[in-house]
Amino acid sequence: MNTAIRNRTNPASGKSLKIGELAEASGVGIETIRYYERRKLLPKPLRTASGYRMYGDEAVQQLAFVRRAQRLGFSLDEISRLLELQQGGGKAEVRELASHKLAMVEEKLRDLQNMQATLKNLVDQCSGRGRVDGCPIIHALADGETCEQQHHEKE
Amino acid sequence: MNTAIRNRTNPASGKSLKIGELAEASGVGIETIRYYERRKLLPKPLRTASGYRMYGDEAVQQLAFVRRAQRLGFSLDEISRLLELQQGGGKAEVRELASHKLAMVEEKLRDLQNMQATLKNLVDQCSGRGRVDGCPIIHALADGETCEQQHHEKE
DNA sequence: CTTGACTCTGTAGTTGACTACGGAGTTATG
DNA sequence: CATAACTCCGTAGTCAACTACAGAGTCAAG
Repeated sequence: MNTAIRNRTNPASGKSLKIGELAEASGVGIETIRYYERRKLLPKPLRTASGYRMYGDEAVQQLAFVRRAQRLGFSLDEISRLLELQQGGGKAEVRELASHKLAMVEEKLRDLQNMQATLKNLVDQCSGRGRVDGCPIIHALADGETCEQQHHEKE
Repeated sequence: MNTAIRNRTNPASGKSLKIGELAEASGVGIETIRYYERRKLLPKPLRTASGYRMYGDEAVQQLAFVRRAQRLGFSLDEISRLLELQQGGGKAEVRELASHKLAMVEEKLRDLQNMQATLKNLVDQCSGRGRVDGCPIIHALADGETCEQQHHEKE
């Protein structure tokens, strides 16, 4: 009920949300929000007289930023970095981070394409009827013929 | 050495390996081998009089099985199951496991393709020169325009 | 005024697949 | 025979990103 809101960081914000409302609005859990605060993914919010966190619109925005970055494959540490860069970095660093991530994603992609091809092959070869004897899937795993894949080192 | 090798499970095995040798030969760590034993991914090996594990060729084979299955994306639990099925299951169960895994892999693949497309896009759009202001990557994360992706639920 | 729902803090547990450690016994080498 | 290298066991720690819990205070509705 609007207890003592002197909004230092966001003087002209429309509504202010309690943690549960922010959680609801953003589709993340309450515990997750507090966790993000500890991890510096969200700024420390203002508090009511009784200590309840009060969030403004910028928190909703930042939380959305975090979730979007996450969907692109960034780790929470990388997201902290992106948030730092957002307020005073260079395009170079941002681009570097993103293109490194792109490279990682593409590597995983190749791995998965490999797996997919092999699995598809094996599944196609297996009738799915009868005892396991002569099962091409088990056979491939046991003797490693139909099962060879390229692998690469990481990082 | 060669202390008391009555090889009950593998009477006609060629050489017998100590854990470090098996590790060396298979390219996995010693601790990992003991861990796999606990997880039932390897059978309990025979022991020398002094309690050292002694492995035969079948252990090398089974360890290779595990690693191959892992490379196809199977979890250790699923691999236990595959090993069970290997000695007395039906092709149906094996095929089911594999095709379910295939489906999972394909789902992840779609996710990654999505990420890749978006990231590639953003990286391409960013000059990488100058201050962060107007950086299309940061902008996309903050405002979520160039950043929309399909997502699907899991399992 | 009393529920019940919400929030606070701090700490601990979860998952999966390892990896490390301590302290003791064993074996190979110079 | 001393020493280094190996092995044993059991337990605990690691990583990431949460998720849960206990015990206490706060707030809105009836």
